Amino acid sequence: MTFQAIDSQSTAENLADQIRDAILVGKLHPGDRLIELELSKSFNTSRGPIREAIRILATEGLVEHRKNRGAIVSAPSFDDVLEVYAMRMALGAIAVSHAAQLSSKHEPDLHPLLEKLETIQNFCVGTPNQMIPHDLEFQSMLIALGELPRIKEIFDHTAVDIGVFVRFLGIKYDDSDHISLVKRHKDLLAAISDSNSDLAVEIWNRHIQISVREFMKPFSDLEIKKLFERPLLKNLFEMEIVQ
Amino acid sequence: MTFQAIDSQSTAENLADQIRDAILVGKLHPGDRLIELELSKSFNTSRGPIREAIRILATEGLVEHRKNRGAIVSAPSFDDVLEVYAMRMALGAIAVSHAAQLSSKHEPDLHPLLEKLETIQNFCVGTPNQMIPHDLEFQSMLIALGELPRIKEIFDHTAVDIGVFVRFLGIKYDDSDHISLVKRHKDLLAAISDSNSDLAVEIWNRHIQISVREFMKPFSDLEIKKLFERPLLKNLFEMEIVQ
DNA sequence: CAATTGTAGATTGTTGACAATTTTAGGAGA
DNA sequence: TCTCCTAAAATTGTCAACAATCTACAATTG
Repeated sequence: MTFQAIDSQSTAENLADQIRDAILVGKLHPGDRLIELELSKSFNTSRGPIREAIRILATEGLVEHRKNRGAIVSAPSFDDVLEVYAMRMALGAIAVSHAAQLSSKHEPDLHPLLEKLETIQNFCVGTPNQMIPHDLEFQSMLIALGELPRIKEIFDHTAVDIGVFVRFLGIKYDDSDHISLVKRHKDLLAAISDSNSDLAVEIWNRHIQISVREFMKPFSDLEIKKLFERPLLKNLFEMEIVQ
Repeated sequence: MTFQAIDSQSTAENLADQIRDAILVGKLHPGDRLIELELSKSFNTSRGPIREAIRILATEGLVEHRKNRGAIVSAPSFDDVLEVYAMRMALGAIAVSHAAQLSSKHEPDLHPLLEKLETIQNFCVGTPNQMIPHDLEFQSMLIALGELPRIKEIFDHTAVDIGVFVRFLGIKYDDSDHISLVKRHKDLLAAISDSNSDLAVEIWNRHIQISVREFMKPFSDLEIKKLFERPLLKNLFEMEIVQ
């Protein structure tokens, strides 16, 4: 029997988690200042650990820190969305392909992923927006299969960004999104365990494209047309989506 | 004329720079412990800023930090080299392509890059290993043209890794490497200012492949054959190199 | 003698006080 | 009224003392 070491995180990391959640949940808004003394009081700790937590969030890009001026919650733009998704597409493709070529090694590791998918499938009917954190966690587990720790870490950072974007831009999913998402993920896992890395990458890229489209929902047709003039967006959709 | 604000860095960042240099220069070896009190004495400061500096280095992957146990200089493996280069290829391709599609905007920005190339060309004759930091800085400036700040930041982190690899694996360049490198970089800049993003990406990828080959020099033919069984390496060289 | 438990020293984690810097607000002069 | 200056308030940066934890090694047990 193995036990999970309690307290494996440092206090600063715990604090960072809580502040991050506050941002993700909307208790803290872009532009808000993070004042060390204030935070240290509300978390009942001293300024030291709070400082560290803020640095962590700063490296994640969640807050902006300027010397002697403190940190403010940063406001992501649509360009940030595009950059983050471009990174996720590129890095995810490497990881997914690597996972496929490694697959013989870890058939068993696929089980928790399938379980996660079940959760998404069953738990989120009717409330498809609740699937976002689950989906992000699924993707994180997926990338972990690639056994590339640096890529995994950066990938997880971008997941936080996406959480912010979803809240900030007010994205709404519906149940059809939800069903197709589960299907795509199942296909992807199948491709990986078949060691079919090309197929895996293809599905992955398509998945990113579809995700980006979600973020374009709030815009009008005219605006979308304008968005497609941006090189990054063009590149993201360069490869044809074969349905 | 714009001036660089003196003191624009925080003390922690300055300390991080100095410790990083100590690692890059070989004063600190992989496995060495970074003891806060010791460092605070030798840098004549208190432990607070030193702690922050260590965290910075930890996010860069230069040191490994374990709770309550302090930080040790990490020892990169060849797998790390491959992962880092895979990231640099993928992220660099995005940035370079983006730069090309933006190029009309910043013709003038190319000047400092060309100057840097001159430096490499003239200054490094006979001592090609001195070109490494210049080359890494050139590449950093190149990626900056892409105007994708997150990618730029990650890219710069990987540059530090490469510095460590070079020292740790004892890579040696010769003058022919040096000449061909300058040529490739010039071609790349030309492609960017021609807005030829496909060509730019192609040259970029080839450049990464050649760089990876440098890291394989110390190995025997048999070892190299074995290395090529690794999926990451195979993928890096998947695209044909057309000379 | 091997395995476990206890203990001292070293090191990291936390805290509150003080210093340095930035921001704010108010007032003097044009 | 507007701009510029100054002083106070707010806030971040730094420090040294203290607390908690880990490491290494000695003591104890079976």
